[in-house]
Amino acid sequence: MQNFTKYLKAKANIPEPEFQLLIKKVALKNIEKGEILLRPGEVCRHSFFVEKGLLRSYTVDNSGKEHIIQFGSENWIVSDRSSAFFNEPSDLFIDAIEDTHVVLISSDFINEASEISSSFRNFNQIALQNYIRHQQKRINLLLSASAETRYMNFIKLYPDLTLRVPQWMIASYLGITPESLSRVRKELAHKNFKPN
Amino acid sequence: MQNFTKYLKAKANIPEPEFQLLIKKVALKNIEKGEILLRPGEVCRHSFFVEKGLLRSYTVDNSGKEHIIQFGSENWIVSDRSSAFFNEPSDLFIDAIEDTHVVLISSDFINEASEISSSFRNFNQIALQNYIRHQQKRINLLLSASAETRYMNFIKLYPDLTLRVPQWMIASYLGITPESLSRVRKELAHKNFKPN
DNA sequence: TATCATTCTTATCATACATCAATGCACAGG
DNA sequence: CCTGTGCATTGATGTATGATAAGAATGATA
Repeated sequence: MQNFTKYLKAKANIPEPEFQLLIKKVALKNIEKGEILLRPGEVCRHSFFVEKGLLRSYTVDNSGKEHIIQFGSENWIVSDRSSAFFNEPSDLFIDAIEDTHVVLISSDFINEASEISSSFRNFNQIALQNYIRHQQKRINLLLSASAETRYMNFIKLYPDLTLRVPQWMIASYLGITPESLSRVRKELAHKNFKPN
Repeated sequence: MQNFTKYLKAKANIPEPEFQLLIKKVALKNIEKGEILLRPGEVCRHSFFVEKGLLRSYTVDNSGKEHIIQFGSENWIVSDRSSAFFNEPSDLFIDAIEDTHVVLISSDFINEASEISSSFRNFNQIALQNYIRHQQKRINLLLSASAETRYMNFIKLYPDLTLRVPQWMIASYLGITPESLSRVRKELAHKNFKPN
């Protein structure tokens, strides 16, 4: 709960009494590694703020392959925003890569906080815009960049995740196979040892 | 201007007097085919509502290749949302595929409308969430689907654009070369003539 | 320590897509 | 009417990445 309150206080300037009321609306939950929090077909009723641990969201295509949409470690929110906002069935899985401690944020919480505090509204707005910017960059990379470039970009962006997440999941996030990622890494290692 | 006012009235329920004040804040502009509305490095000062015509936004990578981010025909808004919102330099081009008639929407307009009308705030919120959902789908397709699947998806989603936009631009939107798209189309034609 | 599962690597071959080059159109402007 | 320009198609060839299968390496559990 600590991280969440700190996070919320830093981002949205909500008067203390209202804050205390609001904070009662969220719940805590401990998730075991591998536990599934959301399945395709379900409506995403909560966003998950990660206090400690690591979550991921992903799709599974017809041939059974997983495609990772998002990782979320400490102080990140993992959710199917569209499903939660529009109250429509998700097509994502969300599960835990590590044992994880999350704060459950309901749509109610967001709505009430928005009513109470224009500062929260503002924060929420910024969060959405940030997310859009992030997605934009990812689309552009997928359109324009090679596997190698995308991997280097990933490392730069998420150095911590690069260590905590198994390689095959990084491959899935990048849109390539684990074998390909292995090759890319080999290449990069060579390049670094003999820079021309 | 007609489409825009109709659009705005349909989406956001703004009282008539305020509406008349607001509407004075937007400007009209005629764009010739090929004219550039935004360049990388510039801050995106306006969102462009397309009254009539067709715009596109795209990036150009190091090797000079274009990658189309978005098309916008009648009643669509084309913009670099991140650049406009955060007041930071864009890395997109926006230009006109056809002679186009646009409404210029400034950030001021959006801010004022948000202050005046909670209905407008709500509409804006929905628009953002729609955009996120759309981007999500695109990312998922780029991660998981073949060129053929992505093309079929494009046709289904934008049947009108499929006719108005040159093929090489569709290819660029899909993340493949024009040659590849041509081959995909040939394949599809065969399949349709001889369904097994 | 021995055992077992999971992950990562390596090797081979297969395939989707890119690249390069040539040709055929259509259409616009002289 | 010719000619240039842009776009779509086609073929030949190349390359990055996928598929499959088999080891290594790592790490958990007994």
